[in-house]
Amino acid sequence: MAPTTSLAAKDPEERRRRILAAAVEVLKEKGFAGARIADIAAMAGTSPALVVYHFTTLDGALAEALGSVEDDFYVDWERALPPKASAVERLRVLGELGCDTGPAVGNWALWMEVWVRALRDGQARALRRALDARWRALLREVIDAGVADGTFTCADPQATVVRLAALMDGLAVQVSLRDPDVPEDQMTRLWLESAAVELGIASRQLVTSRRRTTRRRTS
Amino acid sequence: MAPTTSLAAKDPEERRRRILAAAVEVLKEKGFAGARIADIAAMAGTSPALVVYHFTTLDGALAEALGSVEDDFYVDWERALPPKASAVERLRVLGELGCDTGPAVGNWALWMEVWVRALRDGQARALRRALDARWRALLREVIDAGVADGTFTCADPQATVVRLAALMDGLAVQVSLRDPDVPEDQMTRLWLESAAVELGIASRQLVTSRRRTTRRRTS
DNA sequence: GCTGATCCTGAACAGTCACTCAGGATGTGT
DNA sequence: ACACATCCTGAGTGACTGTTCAGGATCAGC
Repeated sequence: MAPTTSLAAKDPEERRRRILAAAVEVLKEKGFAGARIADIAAMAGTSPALVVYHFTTLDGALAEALGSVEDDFYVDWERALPPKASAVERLRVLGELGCDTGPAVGNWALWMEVWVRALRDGQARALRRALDARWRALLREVIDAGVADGTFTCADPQATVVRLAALMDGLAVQVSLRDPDVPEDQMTRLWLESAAVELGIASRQLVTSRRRTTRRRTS
Repeated sequence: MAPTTSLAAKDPEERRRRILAAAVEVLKEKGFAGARIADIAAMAGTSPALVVYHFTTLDGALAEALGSVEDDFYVDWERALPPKASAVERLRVLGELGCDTGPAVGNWALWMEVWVRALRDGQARALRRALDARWRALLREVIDAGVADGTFTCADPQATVVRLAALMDGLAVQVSLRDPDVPEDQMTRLWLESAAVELGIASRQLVTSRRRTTRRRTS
């Protein structure tokens, strides 16, 4: 259907997607409290009225923007995790994925916004819950696999998962706020060391000095 | 001077303090984004104009409210930490203090608000930095003391402090958001277990089953 | 009891901003 | 060409809310 639309900018669908992307951008820059319809329209290069036309309401636009971010996260995880690698390798990938301090630092800021919004808004709470549960499930899977094949030793996997997930959140806060005591290039190391201790392996196995500057999460 | 002012509600100073307390309350209930001058005035039982009269501006009132919360924190810490107790004992007090899930859960929510605000506001960032630095210094002090007298074993105290502080932040987020995977009555245990591992002691020494429901932080 | 400063208030003012609306442009099917 | 639906916009509009202001109450000093 209508494959001849070569002028991408004029395709309504494309336009809508641009507005959505603009909403994500504005959310990262100004946060929930500071996001304005006018900002989104300006960022997308259209009129404020069009934003409302497509999303009915500002909250609607922001909510759908968050949804798209959620989808991106899942895609990233799926793509980054090698399904047949060793438990140690997959654990390291998880660490680097979560601690991604490349262009994705803005993602953590967005994450913090969601936390605060979730204090009062049910939808945000559900979103956070879903993404967090998914992340913890991923971590749990890797840990269980490692325990099963004998590489990990873990008395209480549930507690370990909760702690490692919480630790990552906490570290991300410090890094996002550019705390001088928590340099961002140390975040991955700090987390992996904790993971090593929790799982009874030598941290040397996890923390490689080879700093390959992986750039994931394009958004 | 003027000790005859028995009608406390009519004393201007007292009135000002009430408004400040109301501002803190509103901040906890509605957050930065939702706090209105009218809310503060209503909570304090006065007119919106009086709020402006005393604090010039809404942001000013909220800022001073945060400052008062900061002061309260310091007072609480000072009061709760027995200066001559053993390192283990003091560490446990720190854990219970930070993980306080009594009436202070609202404090953590406020804390999260500050984080998000600190993403864009310099003053909030400075406040967070100060309080966090102070907290970490406290933790560091206890750890150093324990290492000095041989009860703790810690290769990298700096990293341990950062990790334990971050872990507490992360756990607090889950608890504040009432994550079903992180029941609030487990938070203290989870943190103390990590502390025990980090410092090379048996977690039995830290995690006592005697759940004395300590109620600190009156605010 | 007069005076001046401080404390307090109701009523307006002014700015911001989400959302509406009437109508123009664009494209599609016939 | 024509009709019709979809897409899009500029110009409002109405609600909310921070802040101002003119003046009233209260009180201390004299």
